[in-house]
Amino acid sequence: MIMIKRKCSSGRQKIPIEKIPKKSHLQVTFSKRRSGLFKKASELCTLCGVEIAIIVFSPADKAFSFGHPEVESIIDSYLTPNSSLESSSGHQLVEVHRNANIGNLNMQLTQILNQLEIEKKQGEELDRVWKTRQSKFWWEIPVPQLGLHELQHLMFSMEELKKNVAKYATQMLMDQNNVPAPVNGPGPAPNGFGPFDAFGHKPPQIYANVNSSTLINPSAFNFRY
Amino acid sequence: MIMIKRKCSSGRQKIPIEKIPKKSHLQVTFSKRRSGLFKKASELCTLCGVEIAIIVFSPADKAFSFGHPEVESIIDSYLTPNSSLESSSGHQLVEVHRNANIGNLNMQLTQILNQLEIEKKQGEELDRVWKTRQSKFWWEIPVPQLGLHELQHLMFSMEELKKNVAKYATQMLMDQNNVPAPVNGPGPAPNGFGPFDAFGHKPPQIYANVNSSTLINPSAFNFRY
DNA sequence: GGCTATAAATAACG
DNA sequence: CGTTATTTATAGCC
Repeated sequence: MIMIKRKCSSGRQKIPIEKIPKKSHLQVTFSKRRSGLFKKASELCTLCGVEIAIIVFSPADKAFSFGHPEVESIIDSYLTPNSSLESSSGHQLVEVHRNANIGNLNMQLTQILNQLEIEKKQGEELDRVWKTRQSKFWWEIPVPQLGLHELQHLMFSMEELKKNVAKYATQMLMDQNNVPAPVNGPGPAPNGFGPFDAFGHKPPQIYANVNSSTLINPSAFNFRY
Repeated sequence: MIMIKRKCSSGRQKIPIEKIPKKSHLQVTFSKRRSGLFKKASELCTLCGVEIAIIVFSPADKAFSFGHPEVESIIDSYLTPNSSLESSSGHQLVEVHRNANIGNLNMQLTQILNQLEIEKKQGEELDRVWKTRQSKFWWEIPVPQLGLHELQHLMFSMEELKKNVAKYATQMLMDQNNVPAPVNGPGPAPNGFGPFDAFGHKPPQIYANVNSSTLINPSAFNFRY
């Protein structure tokens, strides 16, 4: 607009990138910078025609999200990487490593391969108990026949299962990649979940934490390039 | 730094926020702005001590992500909203609406409530067939006893189940919130998954798309405030 | 990938 | 939440 008064503000001051101590100040900064971040994201979407999802938890632990076209679908794409394992670009090192891991797993795999058959049969059995007649496998449960409570129960179950799988997947990779590692038996891994290796994401040694030139402190944030 | 030559660059030019037509140019802009976005995110993390996850799919559909502390755990928190349904701030309207939905569901719910018991029993049965003795419920499957194939199968199953649930959850809400809606039977909903309403996220009329003051074109992006 | 001039974001204040 | 003085991000080049 038009400047009527001059030199009436000290203007923007440089601030160190450290945790802001003053709480009210922090709240203001959070709001402004969150808006800025979302604006930048929207511009990137428009300029480049790409999909972006952002999830931010406020200092008060309230969830803010930005998504184009939709947070959930982007998360879905992220959690379900396109299974074209042989991509064209320079992922060969990744592939080699993954194949190596598979090779190392072969013993275990052979040892329990027959369980897969049992698994399928049990799937069909569960299917039967789930009282549906047309579904062939256990994940095709008759969702329409379930009510809210059932759905919530199912959700919780899946979350638990996911955590379980992630935990043991991490454990398994640790066990075979290093020294036998402090195994706590089948108990909870002491180091949280870890990456969902069994889901095809971030095998520990495959994707390095890349710091984007001099931009960001590499020790504190996780990237995937 | 020190300027040795002056006026040797045209400097930054204003560009319209529209899709960049020139492809090479677009690639450069994407890289630069993605770096900038991630830097902003990291600064917001540090300044305000908050958790952020960003997922970006490049024009070539490659996934880039930023997360502090970790993309997966933040996604987890986002998809599993803290079940303290009675929060302090002004979520009352949300609560009212949610309760209304629950009320509407009550008929269905009562009609099939007994299935919950059956569900539990079947869980235990599945547990038995999964050959574990200490686990009490079906989601506590003995992951350590599974091999890579089994885990991958499990992953796929869960993904299918998730899609299944999301699909029918959307359908269910549509059916009860509006006119009977074009029901395609139990077939795939024509409009993709839709939000995972049954999971406690984004009931259609509850969270409005809020445009952050004049910052972002409100019609194209999805926020949750 | 680096440089520079300029546009845009934002810290401090009202 | 609006203004202003600055810092920061980045478009156009090499």
